[in-house]
Amino acid sequence: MDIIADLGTLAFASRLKRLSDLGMQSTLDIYKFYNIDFEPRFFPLFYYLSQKGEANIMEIADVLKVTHPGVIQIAKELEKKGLIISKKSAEDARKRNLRISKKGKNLLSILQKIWAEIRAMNDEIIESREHNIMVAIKEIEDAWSEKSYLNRFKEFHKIA
Amino acid sequence: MDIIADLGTLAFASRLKRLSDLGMQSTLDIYKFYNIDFEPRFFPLFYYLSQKGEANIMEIADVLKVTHPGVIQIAKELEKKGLIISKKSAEDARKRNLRISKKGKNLLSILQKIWAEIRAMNDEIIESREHNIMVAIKEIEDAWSEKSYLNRFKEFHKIA
DNA sequence: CAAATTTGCGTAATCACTTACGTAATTGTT
DNA sequence: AACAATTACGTAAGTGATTACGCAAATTTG
Repeated sequence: MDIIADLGTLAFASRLKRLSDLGMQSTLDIYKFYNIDFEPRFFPLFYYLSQKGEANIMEIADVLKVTHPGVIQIAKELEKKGLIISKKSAEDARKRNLRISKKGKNLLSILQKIWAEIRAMNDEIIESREHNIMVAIKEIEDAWSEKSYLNRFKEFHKIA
Repeated sequence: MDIIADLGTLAFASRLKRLSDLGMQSTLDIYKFYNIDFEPRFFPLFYYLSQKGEANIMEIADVLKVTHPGVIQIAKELEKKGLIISKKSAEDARKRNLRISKKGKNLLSILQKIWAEIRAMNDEIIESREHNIMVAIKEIEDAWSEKSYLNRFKEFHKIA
């Protein structure tokens, strides 16, 4: 018996968290399998830098929708591993720009292959289902951003 | 531009986490709206006790699929608020049984009404969609539990 | 039934984030 | 230009979970 599952939409958030944790762990297992010194939580920042080339702390925080201390912390770890390089911006001395290092680029080319494989497998699992979870997530995201959950709740139950 | 969303199934776990966090926060907003001193993270434990009547630490950890120190911590907070009571088991002196207190039962009757309202609204949002996220989650959970992600990965890519 | 193993619980340390706050650089205002 | 407001970043402290570890009670085993 899975009490969380039995609760239906009431334990919706708990259920999502559980699945997310499992997904993160699974990705870590794959990195370990390939003996790659990389963590799933580095992914969004590292990937963004791979696309953008260079970016400062606040920009990254905004784009990835995390707090700036969070970015600083991950950047510190990536820099310690020699995967990224940071330098004060020439135009604005308050800003610190991050970019992927030579060593980081080497790792990136390996990671890109693995990411492509992961993506292909995920796509296959997900798209073969009748209820596509990526579409479903998008729908919920849209529903919630369109109107805050609390406001929706008030309206739904006709609360003044 | 939402880089996480653009990554498709690659940022699947990040996406789930984001939605989960948002869901938790939204539920908290509703408790606050009703001036109720209760947190979303108490929900699984408190709800389980409301169904089971009495349960020990390890049993709860197993059922809710969290670690036992996690249960201890939440139990400590609920006990401090006077919502639950704990007592050493008579049959097995190693065990500590938890149950909802008188005060907890009063709160429970209020919470149950709110939970029913939340559930009704969630059901309406979710079931009106073409792609039902609860079904989709279940499918992914099943796919992953049937075969570990890493093993599936190895097979998918025909890795020895 | 004594010794070894297992089980249940508690605490400490750690982790990955967040919020809160301070400082320095830039921009806006008059 | 002076001063106020804003912006970018860094650090410290807090949060909510985890892993690691140890002790005591119960159970298994020879």
